[in-house]
Amino acid sequence: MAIEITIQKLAKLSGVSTRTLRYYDDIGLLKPARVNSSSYRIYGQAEVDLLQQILFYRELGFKLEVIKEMVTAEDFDYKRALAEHHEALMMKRQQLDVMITTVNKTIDAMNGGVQMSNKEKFEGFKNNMIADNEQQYGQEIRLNYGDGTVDASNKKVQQMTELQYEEVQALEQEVKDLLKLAMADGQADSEIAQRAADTHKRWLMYYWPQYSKEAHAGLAEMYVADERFTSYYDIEQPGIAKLLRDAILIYTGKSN
Amino acid sequence: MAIEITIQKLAKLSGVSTRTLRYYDDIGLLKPARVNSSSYRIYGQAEVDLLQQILFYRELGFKLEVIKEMVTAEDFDYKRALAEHHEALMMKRQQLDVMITTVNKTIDAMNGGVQMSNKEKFEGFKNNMIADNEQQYGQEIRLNYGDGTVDASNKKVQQMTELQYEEVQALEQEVKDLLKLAMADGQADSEIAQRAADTHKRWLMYYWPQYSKEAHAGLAEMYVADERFTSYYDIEQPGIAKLLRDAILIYTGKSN
DNA sequence: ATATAGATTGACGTAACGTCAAGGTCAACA
DNA sequence: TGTTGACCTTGACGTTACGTCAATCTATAT
Repeated sequence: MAIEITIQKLAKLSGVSTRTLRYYDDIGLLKPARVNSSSYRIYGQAEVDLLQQILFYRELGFKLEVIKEMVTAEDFDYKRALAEHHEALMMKRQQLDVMITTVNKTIDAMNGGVQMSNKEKFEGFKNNMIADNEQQYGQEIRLNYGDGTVDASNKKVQQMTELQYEEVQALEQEVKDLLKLAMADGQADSEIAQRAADTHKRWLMYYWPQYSKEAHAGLAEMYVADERFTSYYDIEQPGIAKLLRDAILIYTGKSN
Repeated sequence: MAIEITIQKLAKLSGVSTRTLRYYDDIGLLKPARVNSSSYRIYGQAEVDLLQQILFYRELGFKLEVIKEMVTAEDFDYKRALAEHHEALMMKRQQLDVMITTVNKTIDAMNGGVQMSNKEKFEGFKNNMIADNEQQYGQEIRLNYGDGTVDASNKKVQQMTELQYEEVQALEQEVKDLLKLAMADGQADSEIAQRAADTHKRWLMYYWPQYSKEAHAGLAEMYVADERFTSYYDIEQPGIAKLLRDAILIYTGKSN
């Protein structure tokens, strides 16, 4: 006959805690098949199966409330939900990427011996925060919406665009910073130089439809062969373009 | 003399809410310089500076408790904290990547799939994914070094499935083909050129979490403004990059 | 004098449980 | 039969970083 399992058995079976199962009962996500005379929760095969689905979607990062809809609503629009969820995940990753980039830069700044005072460190931030504070005290703060170039109709889009822009800028700066550090010993296979190549790739992928090692290596050659590119990097310090090329060649395995 | 600002001024100045400032006071993260006779919080220059540091680290994703240590402890080990934090962020991203991959696979399964019951669907997922994941993570990742072949790492980085990857490549080829055709008369507002722009958008949406006209137009400008990108498209025929840019500007309504 | 803006301290809500706490239930063993 | 230990139950508080009222007091402008 039908299987009947208690809460702990189900917990061990599925790898979640009994607390979780009680919680799912509370919020109506997964009710036991029945309760016995002592109010013990008894689960059957159907509940085991349902729990599998629930845990599957939980792993995808869906909220329990959404999962509840999924498994109860008869005509749930999975495609739309998945598409939206995908978008949300991509955004999260975008934000994470910005954080990671900034953390990297901060680490580099600390290691690079560019001893910045706390004050200097936060200069940039500060400028954003208090522009001409003396004048602005007491009067209303007006926000800068630019000259209508930004489509304000969708705040979410706006934020994303800004984030993307920020990340591109950050990546480009990171490449330059790393290269400057790598110039210390000039070794293209140093860890720093290789990180520069990797960051350069990440930056590149914002613009290039398909990344390929060949194209990346080809571009690297151009950095040295074509004066227009060379000057772009060498303007701060001669030899940077060449170092970047060599680093990329090693990175892409095209160095020979 | 020293500046004295109330809670709301500081809030507007720094872009956080007054609630946040009160909360920071509560948890001892940022105490006002003093309170006046009516218990109003009064902040000075030192607090403004401190808040900047706090917000800087908050943007990096640090928890407030850690930030509190940072700004209070005299001998805080920033390097270690940053390294650990970096580690944690990378793990988060890893988890996100797995989620994104799985969501993509699920979408694929639903699109390509016959009508399945929820149960069947789930079974299918489970099996497919286990197999797939074993392939993906169970064994070492082998990269394609063959000449002319596209590096598989791009696919990996974008967490795409085979299906999606093929679609992206098809779109990219289509953009190029359409552009070549459009070069016949070189009109950016021709139907063909506009179709190229539209295809370019569809392609783009595989890479960007959010499409926005502004970002699209911005990217188009880059294609021409920065020689490093121009070469990607112009390599087959000079003028293609510019045509694409103009087409996109018209497409996005940013042409003037 | 009064309207309005701005300040204060509570206090509840959030997501998905972890972690006790106090107290019933069941099978087994002395 | 009594007891022990494993297992069950229902609370209820803690977590993170605030958002959002609510009730009440203070400051400023007309």
